[in-house]
Amino acid sequence: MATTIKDIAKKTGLGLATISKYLNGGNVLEENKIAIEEAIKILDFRVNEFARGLKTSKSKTIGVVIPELSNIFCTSIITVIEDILRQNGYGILVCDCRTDEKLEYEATEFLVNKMVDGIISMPVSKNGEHLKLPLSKGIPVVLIDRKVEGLNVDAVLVDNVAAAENAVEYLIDHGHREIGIICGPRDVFTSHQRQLGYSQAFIKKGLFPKQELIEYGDYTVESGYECLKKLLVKNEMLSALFVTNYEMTLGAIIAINELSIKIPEQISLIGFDNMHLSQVVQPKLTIISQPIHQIAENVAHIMLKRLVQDKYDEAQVINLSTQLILGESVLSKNI
Amino acid sequence: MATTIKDIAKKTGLGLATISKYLNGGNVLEENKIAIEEAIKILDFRVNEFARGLKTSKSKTIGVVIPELSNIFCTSIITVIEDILRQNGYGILVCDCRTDEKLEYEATEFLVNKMVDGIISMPVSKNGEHLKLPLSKGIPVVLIDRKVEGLNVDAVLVDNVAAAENAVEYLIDHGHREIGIICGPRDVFTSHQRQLGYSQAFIKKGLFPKQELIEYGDYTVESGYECLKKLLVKNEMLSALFVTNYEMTLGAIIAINELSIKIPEQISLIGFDNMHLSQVVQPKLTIISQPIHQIAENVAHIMLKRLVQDKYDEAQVINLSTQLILGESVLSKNI
DNA sequence: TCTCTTAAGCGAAACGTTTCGCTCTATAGG
DNA sequence: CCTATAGAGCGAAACGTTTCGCTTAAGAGA
Repeated sequence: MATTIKDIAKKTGLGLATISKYLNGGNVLEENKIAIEEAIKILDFRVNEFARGLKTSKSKTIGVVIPELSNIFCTSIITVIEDILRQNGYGILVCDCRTDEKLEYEATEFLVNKMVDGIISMPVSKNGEHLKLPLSKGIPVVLIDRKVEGLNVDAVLVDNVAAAENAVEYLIDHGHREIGIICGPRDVFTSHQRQLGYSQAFIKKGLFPKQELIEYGDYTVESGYECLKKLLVKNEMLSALFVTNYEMTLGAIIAINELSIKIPEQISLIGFDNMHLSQVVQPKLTIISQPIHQIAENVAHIMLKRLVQDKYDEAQVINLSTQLILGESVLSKNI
Repeated sequence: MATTIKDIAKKTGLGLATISKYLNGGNVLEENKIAIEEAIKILDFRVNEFARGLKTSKSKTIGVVIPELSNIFCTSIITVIEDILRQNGYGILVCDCRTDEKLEYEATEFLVNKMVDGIISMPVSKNGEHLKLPLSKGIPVVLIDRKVEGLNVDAVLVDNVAAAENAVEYLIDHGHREIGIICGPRDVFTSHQRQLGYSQAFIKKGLFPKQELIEYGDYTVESGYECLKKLLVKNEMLSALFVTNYEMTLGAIIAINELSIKIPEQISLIGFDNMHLSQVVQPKLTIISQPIHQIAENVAHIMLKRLVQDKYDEAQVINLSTQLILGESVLSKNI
């Protein structure tokens, strides 16, 4: 059987309460402190987190629910979050829900049953149904990237409207008019925002966004591929394209290469996320880059704050802005 | 306070032991079963995992230690592992150690302290020092991708020697002689294996691998970039290149594009991992593809097996083979 | 009818912490 | 010298399960 606090008490001749006090940072005489530390080292004592959790109802574990672990945007953020939380003694329990609302619900329930102290969610469901359980139990929730209407919850967002608007405005300024967009799913918050920015850019310039220039994918490589082909069938004059996430950008490029269409001579392209890809493809891509590090830091710190807070004040919503990084994938078009 | 087993007992008029028996799949009269289920639903009862863990010493959680969460090979595997384990009631506690031995050790200790039931590790350290703690506590360990000498532990590996040998042989068969290789770190198992395969291919063909054709990176994009440049300085006649992981392949391509070198006219290239990239770049890449799904499935199933096994028989080592996927990045060279 | 077997249910003890409320000692203030 | 105060230490109870060993009831076999 493993060493317990009782063994340490016996070894040092001190009481249980004193050992416990030491473990939790209380005041203990210097000589006793030394004795305890020695006993702990010799007996290789480790706190039994089950017993501690049973008393304190804290697991020092945060649940993370994301749409896809194989999505580079998700994992980039998780890396940083994990780093910060671990430095603060927290572990992260990761669940990917394959962009499925039912699985998302199940994953969240799974995490609540696993007694996580908090939940970080990049929500798939529109109404955030899955968050009601943790919220009803007083488990703090922090949202990444997508806001859920009607739920008073902390969130760290990116100004997707402005991001898309900038990209499309840039294309319009370069003389493009027939600008296609490959959006994410219709009912996803970020996707909707990016489409809104697209439309606003047109309107701002006194133009009208045409319905046949808009295609909806599901944030996968395959859908980017399919959407590009559909766009080309419907729009012979397509001169530029804006793709609204990394994976679909990949898909679109695969299709473009396959059709032997030249970027930017035949089609101008603005992609999304991930700086590496933008440099690998020839020519270098012009992309919208999201502040991944900042997003993650904000999420982690808000969570840490909530974990030590007893009363819940107003939810905190942080809005970060994106950057348009210029490559060589957009050509000026003579009008 | 949350509902406990006692509340269920009170509500149904049954004893504690009976409720517990029901919860753990024991035999209970049909009518009592129904009563219990109803009470559970009405009172929204959830097992307190702390209390259960305290009694059973099982957390139903598996720790995963990987070098980098932002490494696509790692996350692709984790996605599948997580899926399988969750279906079996297990959660995964993920730690990335930034390819740092010290952090790897700390992460493992952290996981042991968090009472994980098993540890899945893609080891960074050569001697597997970090695994001694879990092993000494009887916590099962399954290794991914890298074997640790002198440790009797389950492992799921890929035949990296054959993988590299195939790739290089293919290049030699296409008339190449000045074939550069960008390896991983010298002291990493897989890296060493891949270099071995490289050398063996030369020897098999009656040729000799020249030292100046070998460069060592550290599996990052940046190192791939640097290594390529170094190789070119040292080898004016370089006609082909084999890069031994995904990130370094990316780096090498960035450098090649930057130098306006044409693939495959000026240099032939065989990359590693990730099928998407291979189709995105122009021309399509010829790559070594690892059986990611199979690796993950094997790891998960071995772990599940160990979790229910009381006595430890001989460690199981599974060797999977890779595939050479042909693209258009290798040109036949007239000799 | 009696005995044996099996199924089902039961209470109490135990798991290893934290924490409440208490005691003891030493020191300072008057 | 006495008392008040603070610092340090202490034991016991409690957290919510699982499990051991027991009892009871029901049914089968003779």
